[in-house]
Amino acid sequence: MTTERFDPASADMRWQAAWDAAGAFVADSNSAKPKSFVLEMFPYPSGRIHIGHVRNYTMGDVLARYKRMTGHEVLHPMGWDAFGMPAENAAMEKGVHPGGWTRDNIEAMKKQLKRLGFALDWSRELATCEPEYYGHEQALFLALYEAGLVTRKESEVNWDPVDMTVLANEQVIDGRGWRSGAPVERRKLAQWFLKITDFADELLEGLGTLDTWPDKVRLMQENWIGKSQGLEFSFDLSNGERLPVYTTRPDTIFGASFVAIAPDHPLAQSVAAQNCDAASFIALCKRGGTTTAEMDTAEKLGFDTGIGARHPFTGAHLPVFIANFVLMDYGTGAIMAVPGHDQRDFEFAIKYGLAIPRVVAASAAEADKPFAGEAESGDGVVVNSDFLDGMAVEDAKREVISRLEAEGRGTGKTVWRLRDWGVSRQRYWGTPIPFIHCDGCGMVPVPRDQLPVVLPEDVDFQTPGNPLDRHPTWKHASCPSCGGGAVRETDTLDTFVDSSWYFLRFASQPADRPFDPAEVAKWLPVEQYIGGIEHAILHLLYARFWTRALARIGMIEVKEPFASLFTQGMVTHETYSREDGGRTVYYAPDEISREAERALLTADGGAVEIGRVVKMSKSKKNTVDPDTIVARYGADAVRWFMLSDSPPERDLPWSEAGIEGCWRFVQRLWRLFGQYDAGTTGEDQALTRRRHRTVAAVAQDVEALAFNKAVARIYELTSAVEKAAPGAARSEAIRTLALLVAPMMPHLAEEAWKAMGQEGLVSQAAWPAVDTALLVEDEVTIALQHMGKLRDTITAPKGASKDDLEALALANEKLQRSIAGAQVKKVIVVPDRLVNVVA
RNA sequence: GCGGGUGUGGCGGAAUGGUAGACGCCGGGGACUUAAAAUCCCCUGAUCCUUGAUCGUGUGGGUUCGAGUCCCACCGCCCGCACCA
Repeated sequence: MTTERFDPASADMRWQAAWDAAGAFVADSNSAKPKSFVLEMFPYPSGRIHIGHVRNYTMGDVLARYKRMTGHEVLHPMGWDAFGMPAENAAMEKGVHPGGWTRDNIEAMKKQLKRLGFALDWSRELATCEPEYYGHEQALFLALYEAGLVTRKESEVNWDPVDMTVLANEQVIDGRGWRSGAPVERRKLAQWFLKITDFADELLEGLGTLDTWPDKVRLMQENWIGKSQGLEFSFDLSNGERLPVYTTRPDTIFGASFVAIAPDHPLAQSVAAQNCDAASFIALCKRGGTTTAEMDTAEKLGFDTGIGARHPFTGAHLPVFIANFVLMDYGTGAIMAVPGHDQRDFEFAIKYGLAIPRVVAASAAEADKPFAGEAESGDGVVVNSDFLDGMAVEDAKREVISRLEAEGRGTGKTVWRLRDWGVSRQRYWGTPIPFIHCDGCGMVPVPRDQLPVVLPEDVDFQTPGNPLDRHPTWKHASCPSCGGGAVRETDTLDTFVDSSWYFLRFASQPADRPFDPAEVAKWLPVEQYIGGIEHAILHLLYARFWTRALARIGMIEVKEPFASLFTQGMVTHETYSREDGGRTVYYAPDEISREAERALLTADGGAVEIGRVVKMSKSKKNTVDPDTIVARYGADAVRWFMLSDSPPERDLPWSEAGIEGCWRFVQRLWRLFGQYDAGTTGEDQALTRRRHRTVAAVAQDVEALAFNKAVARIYELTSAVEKAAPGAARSEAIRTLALLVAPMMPHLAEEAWKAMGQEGLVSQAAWPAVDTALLVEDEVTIALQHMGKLRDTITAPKGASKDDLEALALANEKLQRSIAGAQVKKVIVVPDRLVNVVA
């Protein structure tokens, strides 16, 4: 057998070709095996795979390969989330067409993925930017429209008044447009919405069935949906009108010291019509972007309308303010403000010198306790509140609601934080929304037989704004209803729509419809979905909604697309920088020679500062290029590194030393594989036990996606095998190691498998069987403690009785010395674990 | 600001309320070699009065025979906040 080094440069390509030739990873819909759909979030084709992708896809790949080895028919596909802004930016900056740029990127990235040896079914590849995909999306959109799940309404966008264009939140930097630098304004536009709010209850309920999703994701979605029970009631206003408000804290109604309305509330608008100060205040509120983070951190500002609101119980006169922190989208767009028990109201009251009454306290005795510089939103007992005094918060809520309901002045009401999903984008590179505006007939859907509405190729990116809107011919169409002249909708769909059903298209790709329901029924739900935590809310909620919407209109049966979810951490790297004239200049890892304590710039030999370990980004230059690394170490060492050390849900710090270590382990395993000898005999019971234990542990770890632990087990077995005497048990352990690492280091495993003279591809071999009888230990280590402190350890037969363990412990010399004549009060014995003497 | 995470040796991390630091990296010492690379072996939390003991899991409290793990308060960092994907 060869003693040469494992050479990934030749082996990787050879085995990738062998898998292709065997069609090893093509999913067979007609298979009788149990199915397993393993999916990683598909990438945006930015041009290069980054190391975060490598980590994501390596995890999915290990699981997919493992599932295949354990007898599953695996669907493990790959596609491209190919619409989006970067393609338009490239078009503006480099004068290339978004389509050409995107397709080139896809080709380059596909090559990179192949180079890593992922067990993907490339026959099902899709790209969302092709009419073969987005045409079906248009059909689905129309189906939702027919079901009444699509609406149009006004909503605010970030408007750049200089470039005369809509900006994405990301394009608003410190309240200014990223190109023009002009202060951004909020502007209302008629837009398309999907009625996700119709599914709020269902989406919330459904979380309960997703018990293998991370709790944190379910909690985030629950809070995002934000179901709250509250009270809607109306204030009588001094101008004779009534103002409905919504509150989730009716128990604090006696603490209301003012009323606040959103700047775009109808009442605010009517005040502004007669008062130019009010109008200019509202205009001031329109400044800045649309994000809630921005709204929440902005200074609280208000305008006193001069109108008074009559408190429903006390009759007190409360001033009505227009306030920038009140949202028109939530509740009624008007609130009763209780500064003592809401932080936003508190800040506002301080600024405008309004009363801050206390109506909730820890106890009745603290009814007049002053506030410590902030609102108290916690639980307690109601005080200073007439008939509510002494009640618990929850009881007081019910009491206020029932009183106002009895008087016919208000109603208990459930309100959701979740808003309808605005899917309109005023951009070119997206799925055209299949509608036509006709002056006579209104908004008319494009007939199915005219789909897809294809994006025009001849577009101009030299002017800001939507190229579809100023295209000379594309938007002119005849009305499908009356045949008269009409214009196409020039908004395109949010790219989150594209990613809300791609997993259905992976199940089957008929040309004449979005998917084959029978194939969807066969493959869905996805057994394991893997992606970044940054998608915890939006993408995952939208995909859940879209799936449920299609189920409601009878197109599919499945309601939850992802049976199990895993959110992996980022890949990070330390940064290298120098201060240069007050500016920080960053250097890339390959410009640096790294020593134990310091880092030097290769170009001039001078020292650079080693900065914090942060997410890899172009701006900090702390990226590593997968191609370079794979070329140097081979795919397997890189894959192994991606799985080692860090728990997959946490960040993984990239390091040269780490990848070097993985490279050494690849070679170490290769040497060990070379020692396989099918002909030897001789037993080694301890090694055999260890082998079975490792197989069981690795299987358990891989199924739990605890790859770092699986890796540690493999290291342990490797060391044990190296130390073991030659014999049949050792050879069998070596053969087993090849199977254990096959999902992780498939090229090395194939090469070894062949060298050992085994049949077929290791990728298609069966996972080694475990003899559970060999998993049980007959001896265990018992910790001996005195007052919880370790004094000695002893070995005892597994399952020894409590009395036996206690006797063994009390006879132990070290423990006796520690107790040293003190009175033994109690002895705690945990069988197979420890004995703790309390003395 | 709001919501959700996270914090353990020089580093990444392991540990059903029960022996803290498995496994890997770095570092130190040794073997092999003309030499280097590669490889192999040993050591490697801190402190001290070093056959042993004390301290030690972001900080401060608490519950428990026993806390990295449970509870309360705080601090740092990370993710999301609806037009980045």
